[in-house]
Amino acid sequence: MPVKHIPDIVVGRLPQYLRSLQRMALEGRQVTSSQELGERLGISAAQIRKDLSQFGGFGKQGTGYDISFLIRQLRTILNIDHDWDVAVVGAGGIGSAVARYHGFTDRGFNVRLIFDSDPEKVGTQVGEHTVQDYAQMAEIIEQAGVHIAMIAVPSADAQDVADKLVKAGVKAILNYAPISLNVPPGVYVQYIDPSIHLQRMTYYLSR
Amino acid sequence: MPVKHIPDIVVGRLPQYLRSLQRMALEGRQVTSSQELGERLGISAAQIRKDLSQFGGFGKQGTGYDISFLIRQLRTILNIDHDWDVAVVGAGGIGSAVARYHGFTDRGFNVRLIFDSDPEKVGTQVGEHTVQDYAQMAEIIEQAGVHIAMIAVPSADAQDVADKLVKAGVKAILNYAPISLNVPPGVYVQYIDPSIHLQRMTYYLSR
DNA sequence: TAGATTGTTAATCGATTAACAATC
DNA sequence: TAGATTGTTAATCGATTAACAATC
Repeated sequence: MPVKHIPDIVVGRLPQYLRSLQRMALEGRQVTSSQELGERLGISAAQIRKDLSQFGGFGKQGTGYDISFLIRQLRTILNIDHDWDVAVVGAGGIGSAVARYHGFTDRGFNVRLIFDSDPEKVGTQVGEHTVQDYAQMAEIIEQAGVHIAMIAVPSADAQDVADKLVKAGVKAILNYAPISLNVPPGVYVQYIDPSIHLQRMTYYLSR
Repeated sequence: MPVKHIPDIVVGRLPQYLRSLQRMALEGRQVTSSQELGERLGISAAQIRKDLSQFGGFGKQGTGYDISFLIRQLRTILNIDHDWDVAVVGAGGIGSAVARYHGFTDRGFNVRLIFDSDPEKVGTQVGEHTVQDYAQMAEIIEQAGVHIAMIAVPSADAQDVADKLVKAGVKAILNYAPISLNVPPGVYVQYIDPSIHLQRMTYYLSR
């Protein structure tokens, strides 16, 4: 497989392809085409073919793509052919909801740990998990070999949490706090901030 | 103000500028520069100047940008100089967390309504809100003149909810269900799917 | 075979960056 | 004034699309 430099914007589309394909598989479908996939996602067929062909020829001329084969290929490319353990930091509303959420399981992730610094919360149950003390976080995460974490703490604490996570060996952070994080090279951060998405839409709305 | 066609990618950066500026204001800062803003966000100074200048000359040569002035301008551009009422559909983990979240208030949004179809949940309290019956949703939303909604229901129900919302006059949907929605032109959808963000990072991780 | 759809190239389109005159 | 930083232009860079030969 010719591993060139894949543009980040292409990498960002692969999970979308995967999600649609998994949905099709769930619907009992066997085969799809770049055109059909494109219609579902609002992406041009040419773009989907070009993106996929960067990683190899996964389709058949005249036929299209075998859905379960393509799912397997994408899972391998995205490094989710085996599940990742995930830690959640913050057992407030968002952190608890995310820790209880069952939608990660078939997408390559398993929440294993949840931490909070509030003594009232430490020891309580969130879904299947027991909230552990933030003071022990670094040690526990390092010991468990967890490399992915979600931050769901107040903005004021988010950078400190990120620093601790990085020291503990975390390489990927999904940040629910509405603030930009500084991390060293080799550590990846993604952001979820609903207000940003809403503001992106209100631009187009009139009153 | 010369209103050209602004590329969507530019519109998508404006909320990020606004968020950083609001944070700077909170820190007591008065003035900033395209360079400083760029460093905080990982965006080039030239790009920030170019983006902002699409809407007018907001800065002063030699000085930079007045933070609170630029905040006001951006809020006007993004249509959040007045708050928007928001409805939440689904009072499960995510829906409840979002409805209780206080972080929307100073970003231009107020959650006013929350709905669920589960009779066990209807009538219960979620933060300051009473869960209302999904069966009355369309009527209540239309009556209240709410134009923005968040969908936090199982994937299987999300499209039906979206259809009902559109009929009730909703123009902007933030969808937490991991599925693509079909909506008519003039209705905007944004997606929040943590798995997609995580997969985007695992591509770069090795085991 | 005939029809369909891929993989890939070349052309187009759009976004980012570099550079600098204007000016506070 | 001298130093700093904007707004804007032109050049570069990269991404998307159109088109079609290859082929299932």
